Amino acid sequence: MTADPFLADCRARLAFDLLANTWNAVVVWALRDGPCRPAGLRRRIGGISSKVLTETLRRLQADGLVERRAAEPGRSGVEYELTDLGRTLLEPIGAFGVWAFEHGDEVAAAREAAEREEGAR
Amino acid sequence: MTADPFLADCRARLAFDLLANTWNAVVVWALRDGPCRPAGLRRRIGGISSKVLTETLRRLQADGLVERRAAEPGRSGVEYELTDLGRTLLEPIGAFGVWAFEHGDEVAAAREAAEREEGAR
DNA sequence: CAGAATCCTTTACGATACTG
DNA sequence: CAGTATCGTAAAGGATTCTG
Repeated sequence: MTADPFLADCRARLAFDLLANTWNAVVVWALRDGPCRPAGLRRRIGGISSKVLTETLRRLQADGLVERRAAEPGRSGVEYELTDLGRTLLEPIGAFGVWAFEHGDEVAAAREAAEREEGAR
Repeated sequence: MTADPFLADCRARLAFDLLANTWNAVVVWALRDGPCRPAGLRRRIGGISSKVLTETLRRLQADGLVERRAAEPGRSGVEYELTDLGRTLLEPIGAFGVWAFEHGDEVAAAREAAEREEGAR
């Protein structure tokens, strides 16, 4: 048995790394309906601080997934929007959403059972 | 604009949190072909220490995605295998794999461009 | 070979306060 | 309102060593 060719491909690891933090996927998903301002994003997402939102958006910008620009003419502030590349991520992320609805409860149940067992030890 | 109903669903966040670390998705993927022993997993994955692999497997076990048992009769050691629940994750994870092949280069290019710009600053 | 025990470094995340 | 600056904590990851 040798190294997995798929996992050896650095692009695959890159994709996994994109999701390997708490907020990237969440923020991309929160932008799926179109441009949004930071305050709006924070309301949508819930539980994310201004600082962490900014950091996440910078990361996504650097990866070419999100664009920052001045808000629509006549409105103050800025807007963030998914790039074309960023929008291609919506499909796989959505697949996880579907998975969550179908199997999230099972994971939660397993986790609680494991914790009970842990507590009984 | 109010909180996103999808993101407010704790199951959705749970799904994202499952992937919110470096190794969970990688290890699940490495187990897609069937039972495997830790040493085999380490070879397949590459770059993961024994300690981190064990931690990851424990996490996945607690979430009901992976099962641990003695290796096949006649062989020493232990084996890990995806549970039925764990196997349901292969589809969405695979979707990311496809995405990586199609768009990984674009992300890498964007990242490099951003770093060059960063360096020029 | 499986994996637990240590030790260490880094960073992600969170809370808060502050600036233009 | 957007974003930065600080500070603090917790956790993840890595390297190494040791044991059954």
